[in-house]
Amino acid sequence: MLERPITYQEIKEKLALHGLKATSQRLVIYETLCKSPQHPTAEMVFDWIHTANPSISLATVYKTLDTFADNGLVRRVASEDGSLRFDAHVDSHNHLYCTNTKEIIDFEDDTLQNLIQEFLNTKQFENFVIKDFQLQINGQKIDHYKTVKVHDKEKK
Amino acid sequence: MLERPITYQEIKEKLALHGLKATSQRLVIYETLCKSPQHPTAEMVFDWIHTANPSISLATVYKTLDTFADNGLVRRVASEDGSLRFDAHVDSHNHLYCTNTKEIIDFEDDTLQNLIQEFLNTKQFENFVIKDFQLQINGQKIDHYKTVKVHDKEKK
DNA sequence: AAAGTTATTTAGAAATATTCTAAATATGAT
DNA sequence: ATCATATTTAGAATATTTCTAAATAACTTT
Repeated sequence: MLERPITYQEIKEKLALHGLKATSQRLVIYETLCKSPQHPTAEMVFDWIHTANPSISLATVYKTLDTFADNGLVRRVASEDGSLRFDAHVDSHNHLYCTNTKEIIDFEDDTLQNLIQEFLNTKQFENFVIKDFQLQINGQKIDHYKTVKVHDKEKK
Repeated sequence: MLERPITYQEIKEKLALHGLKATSQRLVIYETLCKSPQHPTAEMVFDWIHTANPSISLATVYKTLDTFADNGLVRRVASEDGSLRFDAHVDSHNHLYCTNTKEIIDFEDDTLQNLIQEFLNTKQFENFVIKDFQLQINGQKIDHYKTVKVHDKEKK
Protein backbone atom coordinates (compact mmCIF):
# COMPACT_ATOMS: atom_id res chain seq x y z
CA MET A 1 0.00 0.00 0.00
CA LEU A 2 1.48 3.28 -1.13
CA GLU A 3 1.47 5.80 1.66
CA ARG A 4 2.21 9.01 -0.20
CA PRO A 5 0.11 10.27 -3.11
CA ILE A 6 1.10 8.84 -6.45
CA THR A 7 2.55 11.31 -8.98
CA TYR A 8 1.49 11.74 -12.57
CA GLN A 9 5.00 10.77 -13.57
CA GLU A 10 4.58 7.42 -11.85
CA ILE A 11 1.22 6.84 -13.47
CA LYS A 12 2.71 7.64 -16.87
CA GLU A 13 5.36 5.01 -16.31
CA LYS A 14 2.78 2.43 -15.30
CA LEU A 15 0.77 3.17 -18.43
CA ALA A 16 3.84 3.03 -20.67
CA LEU A 17 4.68 -0.34 -19.20
CA HIS A 18 1.44 -1.66 -20.64
CA GLY A 19 1.68 0.22 -23.92
CA LEU A 20 -1.18 2.51 -22.96
CA LYS A 21 -1.13 6.15 -23.94
CA ALA A 22 -0.92 8.58 -21.07
CA THR A 23 -3.97 10.70 -21.71
CA SER A 24 -5.02 13.32 -19.23
CA GLN A 25 -8.24 11.41 -18.61
CA ARG A 26 -6.35 8.29 -17.63
CA LEU A 27 -4.10 10.21 -15.29
CA VAL A 28 -7.05 11.77 -13.52
CA ILE A 29 -8.99 8.53 -13.30
CA TYR A 30 -6.10 6.49 -12.01
CA GLU A 31 -5.14 9.14 -9.49
CA THR A 32 -8.72 9.33 -8.26
CA LEU A 33 -8.91 5.60 -7.77
CA CYS A 34 -5.66 5.64 -5.81
CA LYS A 35 -6.92 8.39 -3.54
CA SER A 36 -10.28 6.77 -2.95
CA PRO A 37 -10.59 4.95 0.35
CA GLN A 38 -13.63 3.27 -1.09
CA HIS A 39 -13.85 0.79 -3.88
CA PRO A 40 -15.83 2.94 -6.25
CA THR A 41 -17.93 2.06 -9.24
CA ALA A 42 -17.34 3.71 -12.61
CA GLU A 43 -20.28 5.97 -11.90
CA MET A 44 -18.81 7.07 -8.56
CA VAL A 45 -15.47 7.90 -10.15
CA PHE A 46 -17.27 9.91 -12.78
CA ASP A 47 -19.19 11.86 -10.15
CA TRP A 48 -16.07 12.65 -8.16
CA ILE A 49 -14.04 13.96 -11.04
CA HIS A 50 -16.87 15.62 -12.91
CA THR A 51 -16.81 19.01 -11.23
CA ALA A 52 -13.10 19.52 -11.77
CA ASN A 53 -13.13 17.74 -15.14
CA PRO A 54 -16.49 18.36 -16.77
CA SER A 55 -15.22 17.30 -20.17
CA ILE A 56 -14.42 13.71 -19.19
CA SER A 57 -17.38 11.64 -20.30
CA LEU A 58 -18.97 8.76 -18.45
CA ALA A 59 -18.22 6.40 -21.32
CA THR A 60 -14.56 7.22 -20.97
CA VAL A 61 -14.60 6.40 -17.28
CA TYR A 62 -16.23 3.03 -17.96
CA LYS A 63 -13.86 2.25 -20.79
CA THR A 64 -10.77 3.45 -18.98
CA LEU A 65 -11.43 1.43 -15.85
CA ASP A 66 -12.08 -1.59 -18.01
CA THR A 67 -8.84 -1.09 -19.87
CA PHE A 68 -6.97 -0.66 -16.60
CA ALA A 69 -8.46 -3.85 -15.21
CA ASP A 70 -7.71 -5.82 -18.35
CA ASN A 71 -4.10 -4.71 -18.05
CA GLY A 72 -3.80 -5.49 -14.38
CA LEU A 73 -3.35 -1.86 -13.37
CA VAL A 74 -6.43 -2.03 -11.22
CA ARG A 75 -8.52 -4.87 -9.92
CA ARG A 76 -12.20 -5.52 -10.37
CA VAL A 77 -13.96 -6.04 -7.07
CA ALA A 78 -17.16 -8.02 -6.92
CA SER A 79 -19.74 -6.72 -4.55
CA GLU A 80 -22.73 -8.51 -3.11
CA ASP A 81 -24.94 -5.60 -3.98
CA GLY A 82 -24.36 -6.44 -7.62
CA SER A 83 -22.27 -3.45 -8.55
CA LEU A 84 -18.86 -3.73 -10.15
CA ARG A 85 -16.23 -1.77 -8.31
CA PHE A 86 -12.58 -1.05 -8.80
CA ASP A 87 -9.55 -1.10 -6.60
CA ALA A 88 -6.16 0.47 -7.36
CA HIS A 89 -4.69 -1.76 -4.73
CA VAL A 90 -3.73 -4.81 -6.77
CA ASP A 91 -1.68 -6.79 -4.30
CA SER A 92 -3.28 -9.82 -2.73
CA HIS A 93 -5.47 -8.66 0.11
CA ASN A 94 -8.86 -9.28 1.63
CA HIS A 95 -12.09 -7.43 2.08
CA LEU A 96 -14.62 -6.88 4.78
CA TYR A 97 -18.05 -6.27 3.34
CA CYS A 98 -20.65 -4.44 5.38
CA THR A 99 -24.08 -5.62 4.31
CA ASN A 100 -25.65 -2.46 5.74
CA THR A 101 -23.53 0.31 4.32
CA LYS A 102 -22.35 -1.77 1.33
CA GLU A 103 -18.85 -0.62 2.17
CA ILE A 104 -15.87 -2.72 1.18
CA ILE A 105 -13.05 -2.34 3.64
CA ASP A 106 -9.48 -3.45 2.93
CA PHE A 107 -7.99 -5.96 5.28
CA GLU A 108 -4.37 -6.84 4.85
CA ASP A 109 -2.74 -9.64 6.73
CA ASP A 110 0.27 -11.53 5.49
CA THR A 111 -0.22 -14.33 7.97
CA LEU A 112 -3.64 -15.01 6.55
CA GLN A 113 -2.41 -14.84 2.97
CA ASN A 114 0.32 -17.35 3.76
CA LEU A 115 -2.04 -19.60 5.64
CA ILE A 116 -4.36 -19.83 2.67
CA GLN A 117 -1.55 -20.07 0.17
CA GLU A 118 -0.04 -22.98 2.06
CA PHE A 119 -3.38 -24.71 2.18
CA LEU A 120 -3.83 -24.28 -1.55
CA ASN A 121 -0.35 -25.66 -2.13
CA THR A 122 -1.46 -28.97 -0.65
CA LYS A 123 -4.25 -29.22 -3.20
CA GLN A 124 -4.20 -30.32 -6.77
CA PHE A 125 -6.53 -28.35 -9.01
CA GLU A 126 -7.57 -30.31 -12.05
CA ASN A 127 -8.41 -28.20 -15.10
CA PHE A 128 -7.92 -24.93 -13.22
CA VAL A 129 -4.96 -22.57 -12.94
CA ILE A 130 -5.07 -20.29 -9.91
CA LYS A 131 -4.16 -16.65 -10.42
CA ASP A 132 -4.96 -15.20 -7.04
CA PHE A 133 -7.49 -15.35 -4.24
CA GLN A 134 -9.17 -13.15 -1.74
CA LEU A 135 -11.19 -13.71 1.35
CA GLN A 136 -14.43 -11.86 1.65
CA ILE A 137 -15.62 -11.43 5.19
CA ASN A 138 -19.25 -10.45 5.40
CA GLY A 139 -20.81 -8.74 8.34
CA GLN A 140 -21.99 -5.43 9.65
CA LYS A 141 -20.43 -2.30 10.97
CA ILE A 142 -21.81 -1.37 14.36
CA ASP A 143 -21.36 2.40 14.12
CA HIS A 144 -21.75 3.29 10.47
CA TYR A 145 -19.79 6.50 10.85
CA LYS A 146 -16.74 5.05 12.50
CA THR A 147 -14.03 3.06 10.80
CA VAL A 148 -13.32 -0.60 11.29
CA LYS A 149 -10.09 -1.80 12.82
CA VAL A 150 -8.64 -5.24 13.28
CA HIS A 151 -6.10 -6.20 15.90
CA ASP A 152 -4.81 -9.26 17.64
CA LYS A 153 -6.85 -10.57 20.50
CA GLU A 154 -5.42 -10.33 23.98
CA LYS A 155 -4.07 -13.63 25.10
CA LYS A 156 -5.83 -14.98 28.14
CA MET B 1 -25.17 -30.13 0.01
CA LEU B 2 -28.45 -31.90 -0.67
CA GLU B 3 -27.94 -34.86 -2.96
CA ARG B 4 -31.50 -35.71 -3.93
CA PRO B 5 -33.86 -33.20 -5.52
CA ILE B 6 -35.71 -31.02 -3.06
CA THR B 7 -39.49 -31.53 -2.89
CA TYR B 8 -42.14 -28.84 -3.04
CA GLN B 9 -43.19 -29.89 0.43
CA GLU B 10 -39.74 -29.10 1.75
CA ILE B 11 -39.69 -25.75 0.02
CA LYS B 12 -43.08 -24.92 1.49
CA GLU B 13 -41.75 -25.64 4.94
CA LYS B 14 -38.74 -23.44 4.38
CA LEU B 15 -40.96 -20.61 3.22
CA ALA B 16 -43.35 -21.01 6.14
CA LEU B 17 -40.40 -20.83 8.50
CA HIS B 18 -39.79 -17.31 7.29
CA GLY B 19 -43.43 -16.31 7.11
CA LEU B 20 -43.37 -16.27 3.32
CA LYS B 21 -46.36 -17.44 1.34
CA ALA B 22 -45.82 -20.54 -0.74
CA THR B 23 -46.77 -19.25 -4.15
CA SER B 24 -46.28 -21.42 -7.20
CA GLN B 25 -43.78 -18.91 -8.54
CA ARG B 26 -41.63 -19.18 -5.45
CA LEU B 27 -41.69 -22.96 -5.57
CA VAL B 28 -40.54 -22.98 -9.18
CA ILE B 29 -37.86 -20.36 -8.65
CA TYR B 30 -36.43 -21.98 -5.57
CA GLU B 31 -36.45 -25.41 -7.14
CA THR B 32 -34.70 -24.07 -10.21
CA LEU B 33 -32.00 -22.46 -8.16
CA CYS B 34 -31.45 -25.71 -6.28
CA LYS B 35 -31.12 -27.65 -9.48
CA SER B 36 -28.77 -25.20 -11.11
CA PRO B 37 -25.13 -26.20 -11.06
CA GLN B 38 -24.35 -22.62 -11.91
CA HIS B 39 -24.83 -19.56 -9.82
CA PRO B 40 -27.37 -17.88 -12.02
CA THR B 41 -28.46 -14.28 -12.28
CA ALA B 42 -32.13 -13.35 -12.01
CA GLU B 43 -32.22 -13.08 -15.77
CA MET B 44 -30.83 -16.59 -16.20
CA VAL B 45 -33.41 -18.05 -13.84
CA PHE B 46 -36.12 -16.26 -15.77
CA ASP B 47 -34.85 -17.66 -19.06
CA TRP B 48 -34.71 -21.21 -17.74
CA ILE B 49 -38.20 -21.26 -16.33
CA HIS B 50 -39.83 -19.16 -19.01
CA THR B 51 -40.70 -21.89 -21.49
CA ALA B 52 -42.42 -24.06 -18.92
CA ASN B 53 -43.79 -21.09 -16.99
CA PRO B 54 -44.50 -18.30 -19.45
CA SER B 55 -46.68 -16.46 -16.99
CA ILE B 56 -43.96 -15.84 -14.42
CA SER B 57 -42.71 -12.34 -15.03
CA LEU B 58 -39.16 -11.13 -14.89
CA ALA B 59 -40.03 -8.66 -12.14
CA THR B 60 -41.24 -11.55 -10.02
CA VAL B 61 -37.99 -13.41 -10.47
CA TYR B 62 -36.00 -10.37 -9.41
CA LYS B 63 -38.23 -9.68 -6.46
CA THR B 64 -38.46 -13.30 -5.36
CA LEU B 65 -34.72 -13.87 -5.39
CA ASP B 66 -34.27 -10.67 -3.45
CA THR B 67 -36.82 -11.75 -0.89
CA PHE B 68 -35.16 -15.15 -0.59
CA ALA B 69 -31.77 -13.57 -0.07
CA ASP B 70 -33.08 -11.12 2.50
CA ASN B 71 -34.51 -14.07 4.40
CA GLY B 72 -31.37 -16.15 4.18
CA LEU B 73 -32.98 -18.80 2.01
CA VAL B 74 -30.46 -18.17 -0.71
CA ARG B 75 -27.21 -16.33 -0.83
CA ARG B 76 -26.15 -13.45 -3.03
CA VAL B 77 -22.94 -14.17 -4.85
CA ALA B 78 -20.77 -11.34 -6.03
CA SER B 79 -19.13 -11.85 -9.35
CA GLU B 80 -16.18 -10.03 -10.82
CA ASP B 81 -18.02 -9.51 -14.06
CA GLY B 82 -20.35 -7.20 -12.18
CA SER B 83 -23.43 -9.37 -12.24
CA LEU B 84 -25.34 -10.37 -9.15
CA ARG B 85 -25.90 -14.08 -8.87
CA PHE B 86 -27.67 -16.36 -6.47
CA ASP B 87 -26.81 -19.60 -4.76
CA ALA B 88 -29.25 -21.93 -3.04
CA HIS B 89 -26.32 -23.42 -1.23
CA VAL B 90 -26.19 -21.28 1.90
CA ASP B 91 -23.68 -23.13 4.03
CA SER B 92 -20.25 -21.66 4.31
CA HIS B 93 -18.28 -22.62 1.24
CA ASN B 94 -15.89 -21.20 -1.27
CA HIS B 95 -15.83 -20.38 -4.94
CA LEU B 96 -13.50 -20.76 -7.84
CA TYR B 97 -14.05 -18.04 -10.39
CA CYS B 98 -12.97 -18.59 -13.97
CA THR B 99 -12.11 -15.23 -15.50
CA ASN B 100 -12.60 -16.66 -18.97
CA THR B 101 -15.92 -18.44 -18.78
CA LYS B 102 -17.19 -16.30 -15.85
CA GLU B 103 -18.18 -19.54 -14.19
CA ILE B 104 -18.41 -19.75 -10.43
CA ILE B 105 -17.57 -23.21 -9.20
CA ASP B 106 -18.34 -24.42 -5.69
CA PHE B 107 -15.45 -25.59 -3.62
CA GLU B 108 -16.18 -27.12 -0.26
CA ASP B 109 -13.49 -27.96 2.21
CA ASP B 110 -14.03 -28.13 5.94
CA THR B 111 -10.34 -28.00 6.67
CA LEU B 112 -10.08 -24.68 4.91
CA GLN B 113 -13.16 -23.30 6.63
CA ASN B 114 -11.75 -24.26 10.00
CA LEU B 115 -8.35 -22.88 9.18
CA ILE B 116 -9.81 -19.51 8.34
CA GLN B 117 -12.26 -19.56 11.22
CA GLU B 118 -9.46 -20.24 13.67
CA PHE B 119 -7.42 -17.44 12.24
CA LEU B 120 -10.34 -15.05 12.57
CA ASN B 121 -10.85 -16.17 16.15
CA THR B 122 -7.42 -14.80 17.02
CA LYS B 123 -8.42 -11.37 15.75
CA GLN B 124 -10.42 -8.66 17.38
CA PHE B 125 -12.67 -6.78 14.99
CA GLU B 126 -13.43 -3.29 16.20
CA ASN B 127 -16.78 -1.90 15.02
CA PHE B 128 -17.53 -4.95 12.87
CA VAL B 129 -19.54 -8.09 13.52
CA ILE B 130 -18.67 -11.01 11.27
CA LYS B 131 -21.55 -13.01 9.82
CA ASP B 132 -19.71 -15.32 7.47
CA PHE B 133 -16.87 -15.43 5.00
CA GLN B 134 -15.91 -17.00 1.75
CA LEU B 135 -12.75 -17.44 -0.19
CA GLN B 136 -12.82 -16.52 -3.83
CA ILE B 137 -10.14 -18.19 -5.85
CA ASN B 138 -9.61 -16.55 -9.22
CA GLY B 139 -8.08 -18.26 -12.16
CA GLN B 140 -8.83 -19.93 -15.42
CA LYS B 141 -10.18 -23.23 -16.54
CA ILE B 142 -7.90 -24.96 -19.00
CA ASP B 143 -10.54 -26.89 -20.93
CA HIS B 144 -13.68 -24.81 -20.86
CA TYR B 145 -15.90 -27.80 -21.48
CA LYS B 146 -14.58 -30.02 -18.75
CA THR B 147 -15.33 -29.68 -15.08
CA VAL B 148 -12.90 -28.64 -12.40
CA LYS B 149 -11.88 -31.01 -9.65
CA VAL B 150 -9.82 -30.53 -6.55
CA HIS B 151 -7.95 -33.24 -4.71
CA ASP B 152 -5.08 -33.63 -2.31
CA LYS B 153 -1.62 -33.52 -3.72
CA GLU B 154 0.42 -36.69 -3.71
CA LYS B 155 2.94 -36.63 -0.91
CA LYS B 156 6.50 -36.74 -2.13
C1' DA C 1 -65.96 -24.67 2.76
C1' DA C 2 -66.64 -19.59 2.20
C1' DA C 3 -65.17 -14.97 3.21
C1' DG C 4 -61.83 -11.70 4.63
C1' DT C 5 -57.24 -9.89 4.95
C1' DT C 6 -53.08 -9.23 3.12
C1' DA C 7 -48.96 -10.55 0.59
C1' DT C 8 -47.68 -11.40 -3.94
C1' DT C 9 -47.75 -11.18 -8.89
C1' DT C 10 -48.40 -8.95 -13.20
C1' DA C 11 -47.45 -6.06 -17.41
C1' DG C 12 -45.79 -2.19 -18.70
C1' DA C 13 -43.65 2.06 -17.73
C1' DA C 14 -39.89 4.30 -15.65
C1' DA C 15 -35.47 4.64 -14.02
C1' DT C 16 -30.61 3.10 -14.11
C1' DA C 17 -26.67 1.29 -15.85
C1' DT C 18 -23.73 0.03 -19.57
C1' DT C 19 -22.16 -0.27 -24.27
C1' DC C 20 -21.82 1.27 -28.96
C1' DT C 21 -21.08 4.55 -32.82
C1' DA C 22 -18.66 7.37 -35.95
C1' DA C 23 -16.47 11.77 -35.87
C1' DA C 24 -13.07 14.60 -33.57
C1' DT C 25 -8.94 14.83 -30.95
C1' DA C 26 -4.61 13.98 -28.68
C1' DT C 27 -0.60 10.90 -28.00
C1' DG C 28 3.79 8.95 -29.00
C1' DA C 29 6.65 7.72 -32.90
C1' DT C 30 9.20 9.25 -36.97
C1' DA D 1 6.38 19.26 -37.46
C1' DT D 2 4.01 15.42 -39.38
C1' DC D 3 2.04 10.88 -39.29
C1' DA D 4 -0.34 6.85 -37.81
C1' DT D 5 -3.08 5.33 -34.48
C1' DA D 6 -5.24 4.95 -29.97
C1' DT D 7 -8.44 7.36 -27.34
C1' DT D 8 -12.22 10.37 -26.27
C1' DT D 9 -16.59 12.39 -27.08
C1' DA D 10 -21.75 13.03 -27.11
C1' DG D 11 -25.54 10.91 -27.87
C1' DA D 12 -28.02 6.99 -29.29
C1' DA D 13 -28.91 2.34 -28.47
C1' DT D 14 -29.12 -1.59 -25.27
C1' DA D 15 -29.46 -3.82 -21.26
C1' DT D 16 -30.64 -4.19 -16.54
C1' DT D 17 -33.32 -3.28 -12.59
C1' DT D 18 -37.01 -1.14 -10.10
C1' DC D 19 -41.52 0.80 -9.66
C1' DT D 20 -46.60 1.19 -10.17
C1' DA D 21 -51.30 0.25 -9.38
C1' DA D 22 -54.55 -3.25 -10.49
C1' DA D 23 -55.47 -8.15 -10.32
C1' DT D 24 -54.72 -12.43 -8.11
C1' DA D 25 -53.80 -16.01 -4.88
C1' DA D 26 -52.42 -17.67 -0.18
C1' DC D 27 -53.32 -18.20 4.51
C1' DT D 28 -56.48 -17.19 8.44
C1' DT D 29 -60.76 -17.04 10.59
C1' DT D 30 -65.18 -18.22 10.78
